[in-house]
Amino acid sequence: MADVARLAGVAISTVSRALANPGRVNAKTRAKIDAAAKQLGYTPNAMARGLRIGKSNIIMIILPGSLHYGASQIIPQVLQSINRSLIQGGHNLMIANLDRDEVSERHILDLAFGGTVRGAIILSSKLPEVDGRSLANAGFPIVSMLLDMSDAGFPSVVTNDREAVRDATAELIRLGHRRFLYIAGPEGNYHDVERYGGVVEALDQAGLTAEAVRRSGGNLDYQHGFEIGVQAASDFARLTDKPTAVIATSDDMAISFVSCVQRTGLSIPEDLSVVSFDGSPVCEFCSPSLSTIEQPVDEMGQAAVAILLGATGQMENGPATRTVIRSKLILRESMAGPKS
Amino acid sequence: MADVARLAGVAISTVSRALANPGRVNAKTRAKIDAAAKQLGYTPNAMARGLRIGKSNIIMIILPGSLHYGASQIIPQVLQSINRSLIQGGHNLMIANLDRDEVSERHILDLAFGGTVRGAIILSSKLPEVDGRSLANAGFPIVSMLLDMSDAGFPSVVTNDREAVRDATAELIRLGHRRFLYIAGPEGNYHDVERYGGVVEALDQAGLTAEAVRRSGGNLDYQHGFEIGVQAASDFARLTDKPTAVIATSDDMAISFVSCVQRTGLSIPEDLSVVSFDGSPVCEFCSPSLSTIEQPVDEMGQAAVAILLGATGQMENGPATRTVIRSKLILRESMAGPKS
DNA sequence: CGCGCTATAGCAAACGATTGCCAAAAATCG
DNA sequence: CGATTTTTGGCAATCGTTTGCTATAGCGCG
Repeated sequence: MADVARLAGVAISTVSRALANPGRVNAKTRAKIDAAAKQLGYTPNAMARGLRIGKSNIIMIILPGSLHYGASQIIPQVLQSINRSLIQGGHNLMIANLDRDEVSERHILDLAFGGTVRGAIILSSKLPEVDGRSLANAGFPIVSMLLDMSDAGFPSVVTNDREAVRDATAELIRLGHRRFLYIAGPEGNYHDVERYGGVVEALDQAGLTAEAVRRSGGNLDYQHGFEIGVQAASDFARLTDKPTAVIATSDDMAISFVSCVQRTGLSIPEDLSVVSFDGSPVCEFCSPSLSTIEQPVDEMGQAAVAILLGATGQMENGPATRTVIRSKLILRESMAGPKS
Repeated sequence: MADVARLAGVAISTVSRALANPGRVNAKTRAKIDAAAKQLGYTPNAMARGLRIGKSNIIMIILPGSLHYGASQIIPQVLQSINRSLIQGGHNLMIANLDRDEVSERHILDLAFGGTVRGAIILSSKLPEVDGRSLANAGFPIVSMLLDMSDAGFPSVVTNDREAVRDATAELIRLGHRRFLYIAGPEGNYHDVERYGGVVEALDQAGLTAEAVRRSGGNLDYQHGFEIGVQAASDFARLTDKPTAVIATSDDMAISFVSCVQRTGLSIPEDLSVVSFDGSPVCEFCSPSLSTIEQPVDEMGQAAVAILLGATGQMENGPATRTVIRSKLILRESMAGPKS
């Protein structure tokens, strides 16, 4: 920076002001300084600035568990959308995995308390807490995405899981279905609770009871969607009084489920209608093409970033906001009326 | 840190030594210091340390173009594997997108020259270069993954694209196929060149000429795999003297291609065999299940990280290494002998 | 010409660690 | 117990910025 100042014939403090706070310096000198910086190939040191200012421009996204094999289809879209929004404001995205071990928790806490990151977007309901250090109550800006954690005090950006599934189920009922199979995510998980709730609500409204729906799954994480679908298919094979429609909580589940039941000779949608959640692009190219509930991932990412950057610091007062962005049911071949 | 020193009853310099260089301090005092740090919930400031040391512990991955909708299936696995490897050594992963605009190039250069990141893993053949600042010749540690850029001086971790496709094609020939359709990635792209080269080599070895293979695609990026497959299907419909086997350069292409041709009444593998590249988990659950060439993403990620961290600084001398990790052909239903 | 304003210079103190130095203290050993 | 080695203490410089302060320079304006 001293070199730039010398070359531009101005003082160091002026260079600093020109770069950090362009408003407070005359346009002409600013031009001189920019030219000098460019000529010297100067880039301000981010760590020195961060140290002085007391904040970084890095946001981390905390992903639950490992994204391993068969990761939930929407994660890449989530990353993409968040990253794009962040970059517009000159911020950067760092990835953090929250596994169920102390090492990863400690790692995340270090990132937060060590000042490396300025805030976090969380996709996990559990927050790291080790040795008395806790992310939750550190005044550290956090926004929850996909999961509604507004009750826990975190601004949340979610989609209308319950409603969307309710509508999809209602559509199945309208088509004439009366017996359902629900393929569940992990027991107690927010999405699972909401989505199953949606199913039951739709049944209610149609004068049916929860008896009309059987459950499969519940023991595995969303990351194992394909396995869950396979299990569900074998559960299905054992059912008497077979359901005529299936509601899966992720596209992966639906895809492997469909694949398995087709092998047993059933055809979709003639014997069985299927609808699932996520809106993965691949659903369009399955046979039959799969109806799915498309999550507005882009908008959610944008909203989460906007809230996080806007809210830096001013949390704590008043209840946390909850931003809901509606999902959209995409109707495809996998849904039709029951045979008889 | 001063507080920790006071509480532990030692000097600040001792605390620093205990935390940064545990070897040079007695086990007993170290325990005292750790206890004090824990009690106070102390986390060393990463930016201050980074500033003083002159390096950060952040590695960035530079992704080509946007990962947008229908992203190449393996990117999440790549991120996951790299992140896992990094974390073991106390490093962190930052995501950088290299779009074809100056803004994103400048952004990446700022990250590198501003000292925010310590090195980069690139998945893109083009490197940012703006205003005379260039990533390529900055002594900045870079490792290329998926693309072989060892000729350009970057250590590269790749799979044996050419060989793997050659073997897959040879297998198709062995099954009796003599006319092929090749669904291409973007013209001139490393993967496309290699993979197509593999096809031609296999033909050669079987005494066939390149006449035996038609090409489709070539105008779109891998991100648009589904579209490419759709196009390829319509190209296929127009072909006379139809190929009996299809080699696609990504799973996405194969999936949408299969979906489209099935709708025209063809059945796979009876009328047409299909094999593709990537090894996406979803291939197992397509109907028919798709043969695919599985990339060893995990091993490649680990290797890339190891090289990057090991090689910090010591580039430049000698030719860049090229690490090849073999892909594996997974045989599934989509490959069979031709009908007649 | 003097007044008020804005823009810049120059100085110095931070930000929170690391590290070299030397001396003092403690531990180890024969 | 004396000699030697290992550990600490205390000090101060340093990393590259930002920012508050005062003083000066320049400019427009009545």
